[in-house]
Amino acid sequence: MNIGQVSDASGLPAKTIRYYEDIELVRPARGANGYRDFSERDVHKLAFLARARSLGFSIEECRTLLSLYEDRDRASADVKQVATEHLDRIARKIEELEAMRGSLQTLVTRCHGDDRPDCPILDDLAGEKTATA
Amino acid sequence: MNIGQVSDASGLPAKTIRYYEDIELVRPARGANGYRDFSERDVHKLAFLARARSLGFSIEECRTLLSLYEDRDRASADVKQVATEHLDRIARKIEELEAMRGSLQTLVTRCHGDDRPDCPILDDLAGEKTATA
DNA sequence: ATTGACCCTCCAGCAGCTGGAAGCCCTATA
DNA sequence: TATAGGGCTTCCAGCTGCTGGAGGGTCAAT
Repeated sequence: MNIGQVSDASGLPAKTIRYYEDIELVRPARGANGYRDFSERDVHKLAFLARARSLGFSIEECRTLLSLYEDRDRASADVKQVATEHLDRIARKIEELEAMRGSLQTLVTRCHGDDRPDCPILDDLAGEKTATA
Repeated sequence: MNIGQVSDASGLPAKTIRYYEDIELVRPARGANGYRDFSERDVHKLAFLARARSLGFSIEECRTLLSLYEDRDRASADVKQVATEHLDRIARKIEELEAMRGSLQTLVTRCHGDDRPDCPILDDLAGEKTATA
């Protein structure tokens, strides 16, 4: 299977697939013409990676998950730990973004947004005390 | 004012301040010894940047905000627009992360996490149909 | 004079791709 | 058989926003 078809099948851009080969997440065979020749197994791996990436796992986590996936003697606890840590990171990130959203929302609401220069958003950024009312 | 003091005053690492000079967000003067010599105005700018960055604005947005800040004839509508677009981006990012969290949470809950190999998380990543029950 | 804390520049690297150049290969059609 | 197009190859550079480190100058105090 050529890279273009694999790209279609896995949803990953060809460039990304080459990159994944580069960092040794996948090791496709090569045809006589030098083209990559992907097996079903390779395609399956790439789909696995695409899904894991879409859930936000880092490349290194993907590597770990993939090796656990291929290890018949794995303990599900190991998988769960990777996922749980990632879940915590996501939760922290959401909190961080919600804090930003809160502050920004307040400022945006207070800014009348017309052609005059006075602006609570800039006042806040400049560290000026802003009226709470 | 030397970079170390400015770092303390603005909360930005010295490295970051040098970087900001590099990309021309600030243009401190130079002393005879080659040291950067920051004015009050520079320090103020850097504090502005630190605050804007902490609200998640990109460097280029910061540049825009800074120039609006320094423009006495600005329209607050322009500021508001930058902030509103950023707010939308944050909201979209939060949604994305919440979707990830939702999926992951389900999988983690379903995984018993013991020393046996069967694992709904890996099943999902591998694209296998998982039991909904 | 020496010590130690500060400052300088420049280069490299992080994540995870993505774009582009230069060039080979394969297939179909005229 | 020549040619046109698409797909494939490699390699290098660049994106964001810093951060670390090497190698070296400067300053203030002892």
